[in-house]
Amino acid sequence: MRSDEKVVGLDGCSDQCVHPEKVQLVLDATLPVDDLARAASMFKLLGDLTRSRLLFALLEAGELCVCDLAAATRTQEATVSQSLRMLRASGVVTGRRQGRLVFYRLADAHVRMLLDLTREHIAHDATGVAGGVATSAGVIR
Amino acid sequence: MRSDEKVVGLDGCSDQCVHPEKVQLVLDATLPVDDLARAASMFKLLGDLTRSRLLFALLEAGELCVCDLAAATRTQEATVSQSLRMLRASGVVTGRRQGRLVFYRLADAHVRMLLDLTREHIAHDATGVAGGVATSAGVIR
DNA sequence: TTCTCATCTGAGCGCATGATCAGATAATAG
DNA sequence: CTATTATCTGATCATGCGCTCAGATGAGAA
Repeated sequence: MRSDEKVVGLDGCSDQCVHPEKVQLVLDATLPVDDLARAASMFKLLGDLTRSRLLFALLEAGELCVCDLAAATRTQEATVSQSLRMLRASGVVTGRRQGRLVFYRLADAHVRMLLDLTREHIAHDATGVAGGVATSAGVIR
Repeated sequence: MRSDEKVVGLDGCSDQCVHPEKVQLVLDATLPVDDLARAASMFKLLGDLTRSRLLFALLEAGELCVCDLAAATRTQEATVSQSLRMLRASGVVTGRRQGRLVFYRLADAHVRMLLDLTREHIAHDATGVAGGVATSAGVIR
């Protein structure tokens, strides 16, 4: 058999692909772009150090007001408020006003699971996943 | 009167916060900033739509070469290669050269869990998905 | 009421980063 | 050998986005 048989022009695929059946499998099983975008934007929320520290703080303490969050994460209150604005807009956290204070808590079950999973992973596995991984992986050339 | 901003005395007890004991709890239980930064950068990798589509495609197909990934995600090959570079640099995927083709696959167990959890979450909307992962952390007190 | 405190919001600056292009590298075919 | 295919990489450009500042809003205290 020929080493590379390049079947071109699968019905949705204008590009050249080597394994059309696998490509078609992925194209069939792929989630709606809308859902993927939502998941990606949720990951993007967690991708900022300030926000993730706030979320981990909330995961730990359950509920905290803004000034406590600022103290617990060593961040300026304006920055905390700004970050909480985004998190609140995405429904990741909710705020509850009590007098002058506003208490925030995690509101998204999925995010809480992601945070929990990540914390477990960090706690149990000291060898970082994305740090100095020059072990034997990923090197091609 | 008092100084204008809250000076955070981190090592001891910051006295500008409303609930010092909770703040101290968080400060004690907080993961090393290095680990947090690594986790955040991993989430940031997943936070881009192009990269997350690539990763979900790999999650589905197991192993794909660059041109198949480009076809499966309808992305230019240069863009795919560029994204794979970052993913490979962080150890999220690994590449295996076979002739002229380079096959990529997921290489990080944590990321695979995150993707799987997210896919499950998206698939059947927001109910108890994974078992054993969710601990009792984050309980509102 | 007015003052103070906690928090929010809009605007601007500056850095980070993703997509694209063009050239380079690697491996096989002829 | 050269040519072609598959992929990688550096540079450039443009957008995005987080931090900070200054003022605004809301709630209680005097």
